[in-house]
Amino acid sequence: MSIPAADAMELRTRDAVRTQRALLDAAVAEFSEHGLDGARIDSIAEQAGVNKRLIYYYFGGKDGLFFAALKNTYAGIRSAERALDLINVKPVEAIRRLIEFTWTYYLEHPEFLSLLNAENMCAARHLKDSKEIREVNSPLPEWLGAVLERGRTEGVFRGGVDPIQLYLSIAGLAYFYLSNKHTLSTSFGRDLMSPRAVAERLSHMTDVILGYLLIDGPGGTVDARRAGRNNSPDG
Amino acid sequence: MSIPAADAMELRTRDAVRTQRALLDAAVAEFSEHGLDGARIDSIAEQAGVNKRLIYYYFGGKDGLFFAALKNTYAGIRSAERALDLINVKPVEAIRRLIEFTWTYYLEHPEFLSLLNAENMCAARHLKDSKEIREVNSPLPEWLGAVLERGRTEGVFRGGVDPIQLYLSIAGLAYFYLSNKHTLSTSFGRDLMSPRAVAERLSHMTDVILGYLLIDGPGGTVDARRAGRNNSPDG
Amino acid sequence: MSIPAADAMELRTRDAVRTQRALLDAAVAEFSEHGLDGARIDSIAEQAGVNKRLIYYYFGGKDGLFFAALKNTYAGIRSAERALDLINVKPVEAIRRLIEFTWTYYLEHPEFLSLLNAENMCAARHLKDSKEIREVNSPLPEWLGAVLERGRTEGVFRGGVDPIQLYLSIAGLAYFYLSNKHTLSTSFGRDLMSPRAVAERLSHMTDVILGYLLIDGPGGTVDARRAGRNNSPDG
Amino acid sequence: MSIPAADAMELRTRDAVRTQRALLDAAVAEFSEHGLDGARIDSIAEQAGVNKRLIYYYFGGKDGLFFAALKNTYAGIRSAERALDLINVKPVEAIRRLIEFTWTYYLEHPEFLSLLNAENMCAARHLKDSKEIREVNSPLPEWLGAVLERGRTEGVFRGGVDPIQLYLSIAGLAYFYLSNKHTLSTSFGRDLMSPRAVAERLSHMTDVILGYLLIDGPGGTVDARRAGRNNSPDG
DNA sequence: TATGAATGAGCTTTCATTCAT
DNA sequence: CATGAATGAAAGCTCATTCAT
Repeated sequence: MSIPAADAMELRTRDAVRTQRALLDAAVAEFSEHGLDGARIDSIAEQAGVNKRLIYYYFGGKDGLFFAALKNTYAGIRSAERALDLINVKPVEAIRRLIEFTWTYYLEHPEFLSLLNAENMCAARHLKDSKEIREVNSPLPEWLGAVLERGRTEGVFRGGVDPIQLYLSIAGLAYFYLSNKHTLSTSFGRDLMSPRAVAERLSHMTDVILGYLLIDGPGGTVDARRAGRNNSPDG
Repeated sequence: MSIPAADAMELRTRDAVRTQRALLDAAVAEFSEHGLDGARIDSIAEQAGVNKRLIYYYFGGKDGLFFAALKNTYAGIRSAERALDLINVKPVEAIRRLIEFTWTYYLEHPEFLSLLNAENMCAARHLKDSKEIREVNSPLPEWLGAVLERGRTEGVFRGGVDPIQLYLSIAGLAYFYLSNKHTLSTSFGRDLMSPRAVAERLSHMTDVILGYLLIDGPGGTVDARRAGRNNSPDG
Repeated sequence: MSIPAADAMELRTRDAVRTQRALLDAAVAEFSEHGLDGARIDSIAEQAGVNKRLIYYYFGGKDGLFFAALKNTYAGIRSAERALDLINVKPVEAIRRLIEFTWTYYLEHPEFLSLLNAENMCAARHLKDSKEIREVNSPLPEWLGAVLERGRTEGVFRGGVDPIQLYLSIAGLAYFYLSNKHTLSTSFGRDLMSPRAVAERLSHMTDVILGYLLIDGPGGTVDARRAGRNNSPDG
Repeated sequence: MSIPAADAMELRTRDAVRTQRALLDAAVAEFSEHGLDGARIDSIAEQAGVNKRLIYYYFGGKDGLFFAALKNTYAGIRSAERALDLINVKPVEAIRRLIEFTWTYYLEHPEFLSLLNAENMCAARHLKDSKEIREVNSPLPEWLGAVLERGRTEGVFRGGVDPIQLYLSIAGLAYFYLSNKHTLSTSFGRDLMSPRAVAERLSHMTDVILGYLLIDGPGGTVDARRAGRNNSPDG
């Protein structure tokens, strides 16, 4: 009553924003853990600490909420990608950075993999309906193209490499390992997520991609490759 | 009356087997299309053309049916893997075969990817509970180890390559592309599943892996690599 | 709009309470008529005139509803018991009152017997899990102990009577007759629930218990007992 | 083939009898443990080690099987009752025997109490439909009448006692305690089925009934009663 | 006499969603 | 902006029973 209208509005607005934020966070967690069908509206509301009705008020329903969560997650990785600097470093370093970034981001954002997964499971119908998300594409393929081109010009990288294919390959080397960590760990009878295993995977991924790209191999000479040297942290 | 006992028995048996087979097939389709939570018991029964109750009679319930479907799918790929001959060919040819097999199998058995996915989404709880499945492991890592060793001995492959890591990498190069075909196709605005795109992917995968493994590059000389030659079908 | 907030709140509250009350009443009726397994969730909801879903909303499920019905029924008899006044009357009168109360309560609350029965059929698992119910014990054994002690002091009751045993006996004299009224009526070929039969039973029960307790018998002298006099209403 | 027809028939007959016996035993156990509604046809068949279909073949269905189990159980107690000798002993001894028999039989045949219970829960509909069972009534009320009459003639028992009422009372003293053992044990916080508690109950029951019947009390004199003597095993 | 396969009705429970305030 | 109450549809599952041999 004694609060000026503007402040009241602001407070209300802030609450509204906070409510949506809480719902979004809870949604990302729930959808990434259980998938689109497995997620429960009640769990999300409870986890967010808000009334279930607000999901309909703010997001229109389960699908709308999933869509918002997906958009949010895409925005997250796009933003992180844009913070990468692949242009002002040497091509080899740029590739190393890209691989490490991909690995680390996937590792620290399992919800990204899960939501991607969930979205593919429903044939990307949300993505298809949204010009909004599609337009905010990853800058990486383009940047990677420039890096490859420079590397080739400098005589360190092989030519004829499609940047999109390479981008998908780097992602794939990380994605398969992480997305299937449970079945793979069970099958191989060892923990693929131990710090050591995680570091080894990054090392292997780097070896594969650079081994493919570099003309003279990581050691600079073909002889070094012949000897079986590699650059994994623990040899 | 006029039917001999043996036939009668066989008929009865065949019916039960056929019923279970029909349920299993329908289950693989439904689970792979909708995931564990999204799959509907009624749809499976209807698709199989049998009474819903029989799912409980033969498989104990939804989870048991999923488990059976998973087991069945694993058995399928294991059987296909064992039919591969990686030992009686030259190392480079063996690697090519392995990559092509992986790509083709994944391509022709999308249900394998989907069920793997579904199983990981529930933290591999079925797999963890079943010594049965775990024991029928892929023979590929071991075979791959032998191939790598021979390639190294013959001086064509680099040393220091962990066969399991390489196995996961080959799988990853194929898996990511196929598992996320919907979002990727939408994002890139082109059909990743067109025959041409599919062939290009296999070519790229082969380039990456062989480029990494071969000491002298696919063309036999470092010079060839410098020139940007690759062996993709459409250059 | 014109309804004050307090009333609105009250109304809402009253509706929820009314709904739960209706469900509880229907549950008591259904469970007491058909037992735990025989009771139907649909019947209860229909009888209560509310949506079936609300049983899960308010009570968590069939078991939770049964538990609530049981608790409610226990609360009912405990409350009635506490309204008894056994202390401010003479011992003989106290015993008479207790017997009559037991008989009348059981007679008028067949659902109590039935639910007790149902609970015993599942080994009292609800009771065992609920400290809540167990703590609201009957005051009768204790009161009965005091009555017996006073009666003994006054020289009218025999000594050495365990109040709990006696309490169980009084209950048993009533319970068996009522709980098995259908089979007994059928076996004996007469209606055990006719007003006359009901009155005779109460009379007999009183005779037995007082005959056991009283030192000098109901008529005050042993001679009177010898003569076969008793105090049943219809002689 | 080589077995003579008669023997074959006998064998078959014996198997048929054995099958029915097994089903009946399993039915008694299942119905007494879970009630009519709670009992499962599959459990009974499995427990009996015979095919489920045979229940329909031999008993017509669940209800018919319950009916047979009930009949069987009734026959059991009737047979035991008829083995009692209440006539050739003194009245007091006859009453003691009757009480102890009732207590012991109920104790050792909980299935009798349970089936009685189950039958009452469905308003004795099986019993009502079966002249067969009704006609095999308990001989006890009649015998008890004779005992009471003799006791009265001999001057030890009071007169005016309805044998049926007394029969129901003796049963009730035992039944309530045993039928509600779970809730009562839980409520009182002690095991009502311990050997000591069981013995005490029988003692108390005997005290109550004889205390009621005997003119001069169990000790033979009113003075003894005044002193609080009773015949419980532990004073 | 005996059995494995099959069934339809109906059960408890869950779900995303809407109502009323 | 927020909420507790309420709902209908449909899910997974269970049951007594019947079929076919």
